[in-house]
Amino acid sequence: MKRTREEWIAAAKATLITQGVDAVRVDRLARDLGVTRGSFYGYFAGRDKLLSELIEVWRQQNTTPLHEAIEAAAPDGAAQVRAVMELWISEETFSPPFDSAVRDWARTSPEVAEIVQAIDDERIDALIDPFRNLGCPPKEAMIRARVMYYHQVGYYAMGVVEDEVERRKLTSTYLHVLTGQDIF
Amino acid sequence: MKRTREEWIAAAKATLITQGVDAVRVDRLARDLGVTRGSFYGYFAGRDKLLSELIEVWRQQNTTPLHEAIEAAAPDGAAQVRAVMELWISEETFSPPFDSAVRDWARTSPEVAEIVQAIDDERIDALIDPFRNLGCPPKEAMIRARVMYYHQVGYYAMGVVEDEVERRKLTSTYLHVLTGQDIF
DNA sequence: CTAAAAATATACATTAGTGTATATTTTGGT
DNA sequence: ACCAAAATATACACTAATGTATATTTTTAG
Repeated sequence: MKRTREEWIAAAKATLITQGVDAVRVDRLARDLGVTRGSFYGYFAGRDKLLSELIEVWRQQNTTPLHEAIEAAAPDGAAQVRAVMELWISEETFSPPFDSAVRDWARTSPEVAEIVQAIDDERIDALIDPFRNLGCPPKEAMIRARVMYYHQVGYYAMGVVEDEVERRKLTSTYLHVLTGQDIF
Repeated sequence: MKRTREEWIAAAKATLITQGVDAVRVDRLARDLGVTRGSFYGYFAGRDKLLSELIEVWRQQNTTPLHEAIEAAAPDGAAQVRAVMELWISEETFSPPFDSAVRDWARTSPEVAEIVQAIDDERIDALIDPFRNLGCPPKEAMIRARVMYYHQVGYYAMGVVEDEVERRKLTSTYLHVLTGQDIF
């Protein structure tokens, strides 16, 4: 009784984030955990099962925080937008690197792509509310939600190297551009 | 004298786009081209050489169009922004799927990452000019350039399925949001 | 139409990974 | 301290790749 399922999944998650799905291999994980492959098959039926658990973990960890942040600050649109930016910049409850690793994976796996797309749709939908609360007409609110979300996805897809301090310096200008308002 | 270097590279490019770098394998490409692997080594020293040529092809094909579009429409900021959107939506000279496939690849290859980052920096830099021409103060112009670029990257990273007609319907609202002006 | 050269095929040795079946350790409860 | 069960290790068979060396087939130039 040395390793746990959770340790295997954690190792898989770490590898997924730093090296992509194709590097998530049973033998390498075993080496990382200091055991032999044999042990793995006591926990999982095979590599595929591990991967489907991993996607499930992502779904659970990266789905709720955004919705919670938006709901908590309602109905103050400005506060909602600020809360979302804070969530993305701080990287505490929500993990953007995990998000973009899963997104990469989706490019070559239809099943994963379907899951990710559903989550993306939900998130964009949730992002419309803050802009409505700021007084944007429906179409504009939708576009602003998209611009804000795609922008964030792009930022991580690009692997920009910028520290939190640097990012915070720019927030007020970002908020101005993203909301089209001068209230910050 | 049946295949050419170009055919191997084209096959590699196609596979890269649809299935990612890890699917770009000598034996599969050979199968796709209807020859055996043996032939490959007459053209390339090995898989690695093929991959470095592929990244070079990307650099050449996907770098110039953006700069040209921006320069051609100068110094009319509005026309420049419109030209860039047109370039991205039409997908004629510039290939966003190729771009995002290379970006995925960059996530797991430091050499590729370095190249992509340099190109990204150049592109964002070039995008500042249109916003300056529209009268934005320097900091705002920079942020708008980033928002516009990250937004586009995110759009493709997400693999959004939307036809050209659909996208065009939204352009005027996009332009309004991205530029912060009502001139369209 | 033939001979050199260019392209392609074949055969071989090697590596990294998969999964299964069977030992051999560890470990926790009595 | 001992024994069952849980965890881990080992050994095996298999697959998909890589690259090299050597045939064999096609082209093409004279």
